[in-house]
Amino acid sequence: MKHLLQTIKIEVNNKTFVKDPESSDLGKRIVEYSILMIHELGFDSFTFKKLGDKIGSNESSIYRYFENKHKLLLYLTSWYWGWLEYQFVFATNSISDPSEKLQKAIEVISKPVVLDASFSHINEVLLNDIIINEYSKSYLTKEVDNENKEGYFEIYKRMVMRIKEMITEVSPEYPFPASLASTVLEGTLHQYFLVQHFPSLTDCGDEVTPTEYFTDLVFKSIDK
Amino acid sequence: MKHLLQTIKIEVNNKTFVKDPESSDLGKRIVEYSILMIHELGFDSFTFKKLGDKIGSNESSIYRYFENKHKLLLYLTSWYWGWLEYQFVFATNSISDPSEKLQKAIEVISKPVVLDASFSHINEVLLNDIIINEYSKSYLTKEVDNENKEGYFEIYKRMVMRIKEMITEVSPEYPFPASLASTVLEGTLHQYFLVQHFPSLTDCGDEVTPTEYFTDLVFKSIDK
DNA sequence: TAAGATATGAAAGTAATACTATTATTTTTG
DNA sequence: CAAAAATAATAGTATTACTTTCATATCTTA
Repeated sequence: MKHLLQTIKIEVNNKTFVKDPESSDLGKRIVEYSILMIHELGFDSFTFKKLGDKIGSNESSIYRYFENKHKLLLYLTSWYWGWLEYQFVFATNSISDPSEKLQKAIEVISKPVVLDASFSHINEVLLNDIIINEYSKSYLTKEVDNENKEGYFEIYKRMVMRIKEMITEVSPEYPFPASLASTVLEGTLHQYFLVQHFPSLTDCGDEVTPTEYFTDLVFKSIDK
Repeated sequence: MKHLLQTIKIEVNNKTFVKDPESSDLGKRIVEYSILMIHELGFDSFTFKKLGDKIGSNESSIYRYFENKHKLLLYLTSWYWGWLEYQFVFATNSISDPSEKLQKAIEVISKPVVLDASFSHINEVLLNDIIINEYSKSYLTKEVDNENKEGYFEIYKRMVMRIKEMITEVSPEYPFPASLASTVLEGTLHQYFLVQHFPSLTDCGDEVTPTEYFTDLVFKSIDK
């Protein structure tokens, strides 16, 4: 996707980092290689020590950017949702017909991610794969309520609310717009996960796309 | 729920344990208190050391039953799905009308769990809460494909297949029965999670139940 | 009922993790 | 060029996730 503006910065809650990784070369390398390494090793086996070795930097230097790997995950996931939200708003903003708008929204959310050259240190395709495989771990914790209060999940929540509003726009009487919106966002990740690891549990794959499935699901649910 | 048979044993893949915890008193205490402790501390902070201290037993003795805490989680989740499958089959088996049968199935899956006196060492209500908050962690791992091959997720997959078949029974032309079935099973857990931690992202709560939402979702999707 | 087998407990040890602290060195900037 | 800031090197701590060894208790059955 090409951006109209030369420089866009995805705004991430600054409590996720100690020092903004976008502010230095080392910071960007930390982000860049953490994506590669989490993708390769999985979040559980990923450590700051290993990352330090990989980028030829010291463990303690990484701690100057992120308190711990959980916060780094919150940073990466927030960045991802912020990036997706940008595409979402950009793609739907100018559409006036509510149904068409909602259709477009579902498309943006559920279509496969492609590389965005605007952010050279971030591989969005790998990051998307991390979201599919690790996102739940960012909120399935005992600290979720506190972290929610501190705003770590704002962008994700805003995305759900945007979809919810679009649903209500199309069908004001539909009684479950929030649940349906959250089902689409979370369900998309889950369907992609199933394609990768449990293909018998999904119809999505070579012939059917998540976009088709969720478009059908949403419009059948809200059309009377 | 009352069982017709005096003694039912939920069959769990025996690779999840080194020694069947149902076979001894210590084994049952391990299962009983692991549920209490995982519920209390969360899976991430739960350790065999802490469990050993709690039940006045030695860490090394717990290792004689479960290789590690991941395997214990696989045991508990398999047990849960086996237990739910039992209720599922029991409740739907005698219904001949496909729509009514599917309706009942959605109900069993999505209604709140109540204590089952048949298994005195297992608190199903707390276990259900563990499933809501921790189940994803059992498969969001780098080992998922191997563990899938070894059958650790059989019961869960069978549940999805059963729902899928019921959907197809009602509506043979519906093109996404597997995706819809997996959405209901996974989505139910997610909606309950949202009720607990992100109430603004769901319509479920005091007035609306997950059962109502998913019943509406499924039947609108498959009715032409 | 004694002898052997099995289950459990106690204690110690290991490698890795997730940090923190201190000090040294390099880089940036005014 | 000096001071400040950033980064690196090193060492240290508490905890985790085990493994090993050996002791003791209990159960089994000949």
